[in-house]
Amino acid sequence: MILGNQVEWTLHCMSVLSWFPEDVAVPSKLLAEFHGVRKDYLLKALQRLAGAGIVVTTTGPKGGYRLAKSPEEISLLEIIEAVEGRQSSFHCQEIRKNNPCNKTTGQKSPVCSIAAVMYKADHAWRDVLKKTKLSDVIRDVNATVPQKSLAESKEWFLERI
Amino acid sequence: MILGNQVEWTLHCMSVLSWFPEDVAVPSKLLAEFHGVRKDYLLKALQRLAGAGIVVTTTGPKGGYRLAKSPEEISLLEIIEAVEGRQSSFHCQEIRKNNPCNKTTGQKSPVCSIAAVMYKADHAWRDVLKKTKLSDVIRDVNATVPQKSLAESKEWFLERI
DNA sequence: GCGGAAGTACTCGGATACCCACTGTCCGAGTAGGGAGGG
DNA sequence: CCCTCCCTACTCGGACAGTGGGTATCCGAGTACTTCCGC
Repeated sequence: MILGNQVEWTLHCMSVLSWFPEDVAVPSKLLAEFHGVRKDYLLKALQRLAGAGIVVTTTGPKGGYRLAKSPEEISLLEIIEAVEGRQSSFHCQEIRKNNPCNKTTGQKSPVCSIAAVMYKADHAWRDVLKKTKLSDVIRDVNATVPQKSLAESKEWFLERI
Repeated sequence: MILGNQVEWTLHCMSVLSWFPEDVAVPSKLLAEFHGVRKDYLLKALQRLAGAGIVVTTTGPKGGYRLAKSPEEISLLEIIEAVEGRQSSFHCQEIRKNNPCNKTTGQKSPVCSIAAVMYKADHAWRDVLKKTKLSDVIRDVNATVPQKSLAESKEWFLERI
């Protein structure tokens, strides 16, 4: 029940991408260097985002990634599901069907009480992430990180693109 | 972000254990056979429950497992954390500290906005499981499973213990 | 001086090894019940 | 007939292999800029 590192990397990268206008593409090399992570592995995560239609890519010089939608339209759940997959955290194997006393084999079977609770918990987790948009994160970052630091970081990218 | 099979197995076993009075110990062999799972591997999960003080064990003939507390005092979160560990689903690696423009190395550092959302989601997940007690699951099972089937299952255990 | 074409360097993308943790299995330590023997 | 002792069988507990997914890496395909050459 642990998320991979790619999730954190990806979320930070999405935050960075939101700094730049639509005609600027940020290469993965810079994103990796800025965050101090391996470029090749980060690339795999960004590929999945591209496959999910969250970012768009451009190849060649001056190429890179940019947001495909406005931050208000991108929920954190979208990002995380694109990277980690959409399957629920709990997968019911229906072991209650193995009960030797169970004669109702294959009849109508409502969701088992245990699975129901697990799904409810999973839904609560997803609900928080679904309601939180990328724009919410950006707003919070702007409120907590000094403007000077943000401007310097933005400049760091612009002078290298 | 996927829970292991042991979680489902363990929850079903806890439900079964709640059927019997305090002086009856249910051996892992029967629990495994009843649910159609491997005995040895289920044993490992039950060991962790014992280590967490959720069940108590008795060795030797007529030995086995029984609940250490009443179902009202056992939350699903306890059970799951005993099996899967207590660490959060999201582990912040603080990659923002790798920002080459970041001069504030080692100063006061509030939780990063991204990690805050992830922790919030993790908390929502845990909160559902924490508020759901084993007794709630048992009540729901009694309401959905035919009483005849429950009695037969209980009898299946008693005639083998 | 200008236009076009070739070369170059930079980007992403897919295919390929590595490694840890979940999964699955085995044997040994300990105990409680049952049975046999003696009083 | 009853008590005691020993034995057996059953339980849990920890230690030991196997395997799949996340992790890390490499090389190839494609493109836009740059530069050089010809007009």
